[in-house]
Amino acid sequence: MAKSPKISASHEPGGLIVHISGLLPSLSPAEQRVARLVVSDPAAAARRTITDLATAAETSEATVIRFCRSVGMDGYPQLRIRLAAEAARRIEPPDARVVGGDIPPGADLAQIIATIAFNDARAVEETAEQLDPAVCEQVVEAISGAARIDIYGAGASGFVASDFQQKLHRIGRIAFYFPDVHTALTSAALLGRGDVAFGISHTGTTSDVIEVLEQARTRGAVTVALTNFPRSPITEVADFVLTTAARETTYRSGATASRLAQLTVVDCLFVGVAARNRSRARKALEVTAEAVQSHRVGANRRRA
Amino acid sequence: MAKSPKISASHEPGGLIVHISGLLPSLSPAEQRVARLVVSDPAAAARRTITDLATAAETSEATVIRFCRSVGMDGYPQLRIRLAAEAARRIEPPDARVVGGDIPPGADLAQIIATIAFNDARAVEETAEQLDPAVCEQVVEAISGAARIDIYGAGASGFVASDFQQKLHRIGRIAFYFPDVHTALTSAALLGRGDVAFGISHTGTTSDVIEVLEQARTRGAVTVALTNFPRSPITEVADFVLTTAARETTYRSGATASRLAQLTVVDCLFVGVAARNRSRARKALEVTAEAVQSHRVGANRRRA
DNA sequence: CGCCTCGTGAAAGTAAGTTTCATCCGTGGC
DNA sequence: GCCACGGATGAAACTTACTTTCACGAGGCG
Repeated sequence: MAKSPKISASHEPGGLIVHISGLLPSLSPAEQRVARLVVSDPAAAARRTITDLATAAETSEATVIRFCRSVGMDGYPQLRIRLAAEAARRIEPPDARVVGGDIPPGADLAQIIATIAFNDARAVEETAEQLDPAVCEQVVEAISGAARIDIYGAGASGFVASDFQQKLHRIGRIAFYFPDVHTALTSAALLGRGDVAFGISHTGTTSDVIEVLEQARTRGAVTVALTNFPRSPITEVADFVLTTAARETTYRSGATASRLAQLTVVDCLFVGVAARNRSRARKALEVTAEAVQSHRVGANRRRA
Repeated sequence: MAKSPKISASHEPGGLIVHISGLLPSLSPAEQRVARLVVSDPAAAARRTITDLATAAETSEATVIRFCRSVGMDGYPQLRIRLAAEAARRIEPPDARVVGGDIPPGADLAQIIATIAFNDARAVEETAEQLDPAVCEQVVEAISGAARIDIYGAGASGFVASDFQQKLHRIGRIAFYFPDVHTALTSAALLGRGDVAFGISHTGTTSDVIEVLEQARTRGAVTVALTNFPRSPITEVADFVLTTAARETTYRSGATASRLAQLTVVDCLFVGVAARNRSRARKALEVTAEAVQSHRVGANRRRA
């Protein structure tokens, strides 16, 4: 058991634990006891103090330090940290977030949460991936230059429309949202060249929204559609089509995923528009933020 | 403002960093400096000694310790270890989408989209990770058993409130949302034991919502708060606290990320409630879906 | 204006980590 | 058989890191 100049690996890429168990035989008996403890439960070891670990290995602190040096660490604290990191990393895989699909009938809430979040996040990511920046750019330009922006959406998409309207309004763009079809139609009839009509419909089949867009288009306004289905009817009345990528899961959470995707798109457009005129947008935002300040209670503070 | 056996989160399984940035505003200035250092580079912080970190944050060791306690750790060593673990876990995506932070002034639309989507998706994921299923379960139970559910939210959170109301309504639960404070107060005054009051406020400081929840609570209703900040004032008037985990990016997209996070939580609750009574919920959903059918135009080829 | 509370860092105190050193034990030479 | 010798080990001294205590000062409230 001749021990060579102990400092073997100055760098142990494959993983600290592997590294340690690799040079386990080259360690002195007392150090081996320490090593075995460490290898068998890195996370637990990371939580222990040096005295603790020494006691558990039936040895002294000095030996633990020697062990640290033997495996290439500066000292115990460093080992601890590396162990913690290592442990965290290796818990990851067994986690197995298969969640992709549907929610099983017997699911408990934790599963439900995981599934929904996974789907929601995916919808957002995938939407971003398939969004065409060129089209966005044109839409941003149209909105930036518009004298007026009408935003349409029914039901769930109505929330998004309303959100968009509010966002644009806050940076000083003249935007409207109409919860009611008749009002919307009336408004669309008043649009003209240079205005923008923005219709949101997840399915792309909401007749109300389509009608209104159509009306707007005949009046010369630039029409934009935001839908999940690139070949749905609404795309036929739109100059620009933006799509979300919420895969149809079940009737249940699908709705929310698509909503999130829509909001993300809307946010991108919003930021794009705001970025076109930073100072003005910032100013407007500050002013509006101040406006609600008096409705906030101060002390966001409380300690145990 | 009596505070009672609140059930919120001393529970940060999902992400320590997220947890810390959540209670950032509830920290004292000096502690905030420490928090920011930690959040901005957990791995680096884990390597530092307490004195080091204190110096870097331009404060004393004592403050660092106080910070540790504030975020629920026993002391500095524990924080270090947790941080190391956390950092290790989040290096995971070697994908290197640096995007995490802010949007640079010169960014083109593609960058903007990537950044926003990334932040949005993260907000959703992290929210789900730190959500306490036990608390959700209790909230779901309260909602399921409630004679009536009042949902409050102002401004941006109002959309979420409204969305939630609509969702619950669609599965046959009696839920209300009030865009107007006075109406909300009136309604809250009519609540009683067995009812649920659900308040949404990103900052947790919206006085309107707080007031209404308080009113509801004195009437004996179960109060639930949904906020990004676990120690904000709204949590003091809530029996159950649910938190989102949108880290405050800039004023711009932060708003949407938090919206998405809220929607995700709401969706989880909704599915939880629906799951309690599958058949009835499904039936209700089908009926309501049919109801809007006539407003859809045919030919939409769903995806393959 | 005085009282109180709260945030703060200096300093004292304690615990953790590190080094030193004496001891032990086995080995091999004389 | 005795005596170096060297490596392994733990006790204790030592250093550094961490934690607690306390007093000061700023800001809020009566």
